[in-house]
Amino acid sequence: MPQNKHLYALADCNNFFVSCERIFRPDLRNKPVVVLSGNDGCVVARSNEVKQLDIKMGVPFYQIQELVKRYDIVHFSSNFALYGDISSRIMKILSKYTSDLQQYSIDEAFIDLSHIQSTQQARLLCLQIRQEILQGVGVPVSFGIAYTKTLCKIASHYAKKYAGYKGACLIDSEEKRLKALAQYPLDEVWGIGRQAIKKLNSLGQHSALDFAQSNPYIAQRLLHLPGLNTWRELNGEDCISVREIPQKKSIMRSRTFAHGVTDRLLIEQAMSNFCNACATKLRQQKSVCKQLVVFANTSRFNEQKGTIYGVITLSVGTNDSILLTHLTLKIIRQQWQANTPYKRAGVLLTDIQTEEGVQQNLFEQRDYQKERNLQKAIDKVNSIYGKNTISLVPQMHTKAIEELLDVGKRSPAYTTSIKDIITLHC
DNA sequence: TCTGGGGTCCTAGGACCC
DNA sequence: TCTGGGGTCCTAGGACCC
Repeated sequence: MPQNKHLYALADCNNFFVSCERIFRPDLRNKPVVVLSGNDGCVVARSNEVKQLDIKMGVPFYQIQELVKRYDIVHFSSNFALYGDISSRIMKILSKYTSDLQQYSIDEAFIDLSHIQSTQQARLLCLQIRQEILQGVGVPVSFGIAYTKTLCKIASHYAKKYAGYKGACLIDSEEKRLKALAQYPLDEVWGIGRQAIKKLNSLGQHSALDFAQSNPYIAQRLLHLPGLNTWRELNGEDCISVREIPQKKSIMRSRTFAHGVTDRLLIEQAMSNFCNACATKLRQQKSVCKQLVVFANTSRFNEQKGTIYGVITLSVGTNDSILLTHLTLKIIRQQWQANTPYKRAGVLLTDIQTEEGVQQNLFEQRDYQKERNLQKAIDKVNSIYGKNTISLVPQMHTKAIEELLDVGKRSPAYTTSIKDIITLHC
């Protein structure tokens, strides 16, 4: 192995949401399955059988109704309680094999395998981890192993595509790198998006190799720093770091409603829920925010336009549900336009800091200790008796939210809710 | 009729300063 | 009439990811 070089493996779950659903529905193996976004709007996960039908990621569900009937495609509303729990089990297994795990998304993580003697041994280790996850959790995982994260992505793609790799593909030589890049479509390269591909195609670049062998100054001029970094990574220079997930820079909760909402009280209730969810998350990670952004919009497909947008910068960082909800409702009431069908709304907390470093404002006459104790008591009750056992007055009950959001085909929360636990009939 | 949600990073441009 | 230049900080918006 070259000195001073890191060797990474990307662990990437196959068709993750679909695989999670199949753990508890083994009858759906080898059958076409999709998982849908909120309001059952778009396809966000597809089984291999569905991919073969040329149904694209992100396509609106109503547009494929005919195919759904013809091929008997099974569909689920998304169930993040389940996916999050399965994800953390997989991450726990991965972390046994490295001191440096960088979780990139709910279904992907990079692990540093520089400590392994040879690249071949690293591949064997990945095959072993793959087997452990398959047996222990029930989700198939593909591994891409290389000296840069962008090349790992490409390797994991080949690991999925060709059965011969058995789930772990290694790019560890110049020869393999060139071969892999030559066969890889440029628009599938990590970091090359829709705008970039237009520019690069017009220069006659179509494969990852075309781009990697092009002039880096042109890459930088057209695609700026992120594009140049992608160019470097394709050429074997390790320069993209992935932030650890727990230290979030912002926390957002937002929803697109099943129908435009003209009732201010309904929006206020939904926003109170968002505030509470964001603030609870802040408290869980022992941090506070100093900025609150509140927004609501009409549909981008609707002629009638309306926008609510407000930013509040706080003099003292907070994670208090009551205060954040109060400020949010104030903005809503100030900017509310009657007879406007708001379709999407949300709350964003930014400027996040750790709880310990909070600077108190000498001129404010508030009893922070009292407020914190009240929140602590509420959190404790909710953690024992279930989410929203105690909620703020404007918050909405779960059932009302589900009506507003239309989440009909969600699978049970098998692993996180005692009432949904699986029953065996012998 | 029906078109997701939650993030990150980077850049351009305005405000402000000396 | 002529109207600098370099620096910092902040924010909005673009692009990208899964």
